[in-house]
Amino acid sequence: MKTNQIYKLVERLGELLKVDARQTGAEHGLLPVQLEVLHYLSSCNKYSDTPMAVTEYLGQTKGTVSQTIKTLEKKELVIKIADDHDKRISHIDVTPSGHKLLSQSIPTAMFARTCSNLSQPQQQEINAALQQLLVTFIKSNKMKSFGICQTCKYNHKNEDGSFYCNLVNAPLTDSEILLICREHENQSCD
Amino acid sequence: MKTNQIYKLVERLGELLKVDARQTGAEHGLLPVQLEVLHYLSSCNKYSDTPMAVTEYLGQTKGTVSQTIKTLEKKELVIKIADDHDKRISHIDVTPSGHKLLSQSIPTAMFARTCSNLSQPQQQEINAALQQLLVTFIKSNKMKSFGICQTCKYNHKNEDGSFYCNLVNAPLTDSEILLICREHENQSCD
DNA sequence: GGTTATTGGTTTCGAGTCGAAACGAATATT
DNA sequence: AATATTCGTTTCGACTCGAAACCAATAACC
Repeated sequence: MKTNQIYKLVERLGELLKVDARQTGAEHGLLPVQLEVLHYLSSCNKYSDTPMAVTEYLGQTKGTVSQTIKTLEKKELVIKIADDHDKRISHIDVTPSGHKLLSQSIPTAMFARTCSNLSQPQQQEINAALQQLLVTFIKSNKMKSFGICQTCKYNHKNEDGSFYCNLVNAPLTDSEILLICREHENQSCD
Repeated sequence: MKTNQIYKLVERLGELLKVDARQTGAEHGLLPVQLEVLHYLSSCNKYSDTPMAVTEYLGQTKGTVSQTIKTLEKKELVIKIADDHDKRISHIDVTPSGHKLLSQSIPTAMFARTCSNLSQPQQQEINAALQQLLVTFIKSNKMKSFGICQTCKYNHKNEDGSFYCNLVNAPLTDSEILLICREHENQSCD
């Protein structure tokens, strides 16, 4: 059993990534968590851009998330928009300056350097291994997967090549199926 | 290039591990960072159990680390011992109750569950991939590796099977070569 | 040998995270 | 129409974190 070895590796990798994120975020006056939230918001769909969704994603309390978003709003990296149908809900859009900041920050400099020193097959292997670990982690602990629609069991491919979500009963565009959804469930869920 | 994909995977894995660590630590009244420091201290050698070493390991400032250690000390999970030769330096030993807490906490419940759902070859693959990513990350960014003596270029195996460190000029026991050292440098460093 | 760095560590300060809990408003349920 | 639930904010206290000032011990230098 390699449990302990793998644990240590993931732990250490997480620590180094945090150091990296701290450094990267500091250049724009952001803390690691704020950068993560911004990153999430930039890559999720319209059902998943609410404070509650962020709360589930980060595993924090809604009070904490509320404050994080407030500071992102103050920096004008993000803007809150009230929902049309449910007045309790607000959607959080990333502003152009938010997108600009992200494009300069992610992937981080250290991480980009790392990948540039890995061959294509090596990247392939690492990608597959991480994917497997992540999916197993989520399944084993019955957590929400927060994957993209493309890999979701509710997503259906029509004969004409277009996509349709059987959960919200609405069509999905080619770009939408690459966004993160809070209702995502893996296809191969047995 | 899988840079972005791999980045997202590591980022997400790190987040989930933090959620896990928060939950695990909370059972003993510890925060994630405090648990990490305790874990590090329990697996490093006598040259690496000082506040400064922890500072380098976590990439935080010495002031922050000083406080974290102070709270661990207050909980009697750790004890500070003055160095014999240099009165500025203090060594931090994990107490029996600290070791007990760790054995109950690491690897975390979620992580153990995850690994139990992975076959032996799968674990092997994941272990190798993570190892490669970590080593490349450290090399690419010229960071301290914090590896164990067994894999260090200063470690030398004598003919009788015993070990010797060429940096501090002292023999190493079989159990010592499995501890983390702040002066560690990978053998294959070209 | 005595002055001047340098190093290990602590303390203080201010900004911000974080969970817990109380709260308000909108929507669901009954 | 009354009650419960949900989304979100606010407030509080404990804690992280970096920056900077500070102290004591050691090292470097002349």
